[in-house]
Amino acid sequence: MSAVNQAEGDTATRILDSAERLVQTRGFNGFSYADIATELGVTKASLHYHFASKAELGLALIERYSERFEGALERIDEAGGEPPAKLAAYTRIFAEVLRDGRNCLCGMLAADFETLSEPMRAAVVAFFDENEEWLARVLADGTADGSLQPEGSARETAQALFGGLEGAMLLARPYGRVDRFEDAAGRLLASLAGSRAAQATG
Amino acid sequence: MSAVNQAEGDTATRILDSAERLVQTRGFNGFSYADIATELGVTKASLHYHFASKAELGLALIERYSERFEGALERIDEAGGEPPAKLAAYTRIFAEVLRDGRNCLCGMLAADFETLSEPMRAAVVAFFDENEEWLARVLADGTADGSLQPEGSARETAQALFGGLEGAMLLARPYGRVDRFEDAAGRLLASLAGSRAAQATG
DNA sequence: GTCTATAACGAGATAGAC
DNA sequence: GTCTATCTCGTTATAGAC
Repeated sequence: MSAVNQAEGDTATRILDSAERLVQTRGFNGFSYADIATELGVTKASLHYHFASKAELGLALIERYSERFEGALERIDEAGGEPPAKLAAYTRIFAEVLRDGRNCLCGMLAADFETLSEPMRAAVVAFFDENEEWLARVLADGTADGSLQPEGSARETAQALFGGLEGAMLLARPYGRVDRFEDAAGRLLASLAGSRAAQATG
Repeated sequence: MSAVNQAEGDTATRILDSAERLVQTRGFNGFSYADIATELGVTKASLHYHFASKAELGLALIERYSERFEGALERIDEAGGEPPAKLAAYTRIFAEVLRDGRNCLCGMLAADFETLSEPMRAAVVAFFDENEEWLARVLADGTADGSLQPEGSARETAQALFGGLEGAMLLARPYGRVDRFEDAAGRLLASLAGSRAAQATG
């Protein structure tokens, strides 16, 4: 199992796994319950037993994705590397998603935003906020220990970094080139380089 | 009329205007012929007379958008400003689109990419290529006259800049904050600052 | 918890009158 | 060039048997 991608399990989990991949590849309005049912070999009615509506399924999708992401960020923190290494590890999460042929779940949902239910919208924005807060904290730590030298506030830099990564993912898929993302991520991290430590983009 | 947004005209043009706004706000799979027909006060059958299929309509949409964009880029070139001013003018095109509550047409279609027809996919990638080529040319000019100091090749920098702008647009809409885009765009341009000229982010 | 069956509606698309 | 009418299929969702 990868850091944030799918796992095996009971029916509800398998439904989420299938739907997650569909949203990450086709968008929230680019798939139907029939697609999931066919893939899992069950009926649409069975899906509705687990997730009464598509909006409920969508919300569950974002919540699970956010929890997994939070877990991945905690593991990076617990690994205890320096701020530049943490940022490099962060970009590898996205590279892994891309290598699986997918985009960030919430990056896709940002495009579909206007068509989403209110609970889904709030959950998407919460995901972005959590990511930017984590990044801002790492940037602040790096500024304090001299390993990073962001221009401007940590929060502003975190927003620009996160946006840069989401944009690089968005464009990498039409080109079918993960290295397009990796190059852009490497550049973004390099632009934050401090005077004290070397960069690692792995 | 704005640089790249809609205009008035005959029925085909009005269909394109309506569909364009729908794609830019809801995505290609987030609207139907019925939405356009209702907005224009015509029947769906009439739409099919002008654009036989949704894929044909989508292709016409990208082609018109690309032509308008090329026109906007030519006007920037003809205005004869220095490279930093050209980049600032370029970001203002996107800010204008965002202020109208829309995202970049092709940024939205990049998210929907997997669900698009082959001709639409090719047209989306062509749009990206044209933008990156124009940006790379401006970056090369700026490097030559000392007004810009990109790190790495012009082409690589152009890709990162374009991705950064598309990502910033993608995230600005869920937050309903155009200034989120403007801040990110200002940062991106500032990071390219040369030793010779001042920055303008307008 | 999964099934069959079906409702109720919306989608893209076409035929042919005007 | 636009209309009415219709087709066919896909969509979300529900009722009720097993």
